[in-house]
Amino acid sequence: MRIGDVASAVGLSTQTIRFYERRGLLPKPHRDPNGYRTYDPAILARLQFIRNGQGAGLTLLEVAAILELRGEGTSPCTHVRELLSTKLEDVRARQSELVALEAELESLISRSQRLDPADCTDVAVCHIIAPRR
Amino acid sequence: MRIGDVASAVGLSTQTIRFYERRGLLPKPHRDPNGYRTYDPAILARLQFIRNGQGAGLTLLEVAAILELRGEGTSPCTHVRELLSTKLEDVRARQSELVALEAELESLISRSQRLDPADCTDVAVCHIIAPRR
DNA sequence: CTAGACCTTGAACCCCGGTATAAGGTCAAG
DNA sequence: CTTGACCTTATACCGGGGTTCAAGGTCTAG
Repeated sequence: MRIGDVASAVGLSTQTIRFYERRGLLPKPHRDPNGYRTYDPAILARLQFIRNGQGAGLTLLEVAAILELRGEGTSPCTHVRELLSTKLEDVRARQSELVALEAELESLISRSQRLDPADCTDVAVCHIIAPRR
Repeated sequence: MRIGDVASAVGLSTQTIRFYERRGLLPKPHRDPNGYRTYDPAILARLQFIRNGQGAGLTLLEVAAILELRGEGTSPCTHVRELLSTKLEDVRARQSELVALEAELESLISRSQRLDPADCTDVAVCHIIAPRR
């Protein structure tokens, strides 16, 4: 597959794929004699993994590190386990934050349905978004 | 109040307040003859509103839009309710992503613990931490 | 042979939410 | 009159995640 095939298969631009390569998320691909990148279809799963991790708040650098471990299955460095454990803690902490934000939003929405818009004052701007109790 | 008074009253830097002004979140303030910004204490409620909006996960652009509606004399309530509902959906989607990522990380950590840790005592051998290949 | 669709590179640019730096003006106290 | 705290502006920078631009090389169909 050439870069354009990969790009359209995963819904990214060719520039983004080259960008990922520069950032170390993708291995350096084979080059045809003309210099074109040529990919094995396995690259698609890798790109999917990148999207998953990224969508959940990992940086590209972190995704790159995880991909190394996942793909190679080699060198289970203590260092790497620490990285993954730290990330896991981060993910759990972020989950808690989002749960709190969810509750806050639910409360604001619920309040917005009980209040009269006429209560909004210029100073407060909008009664829906108000200081936490 | 001068900008420094406002800044310390709300716990922001003076640069941030000027930044908000440039972004259209704050009205252009009165200027003293010497050019200094002078604020009515009502600015504090507006800054509080901005903080609350950010706390609810709104971007500065979204907060600015609400403030602008208010400034035009429109009650922004309906708009705000829609905005908050959309945010709530975003937050829930992100939570699901994080749960999936948590499982992925747990799996990677578990696998890394089954592999032989003695193989990776040398820092240089740990290809994850090593410079880009 | 030429058009056009693909590919290559490097560099510059964009958004977000600020923060930092530089170079200067103003003002009250000592 | 100087010091120091405040204020002004413009401009650059940060990280994170790309996108766009410019200038070219390559391949395939007609």
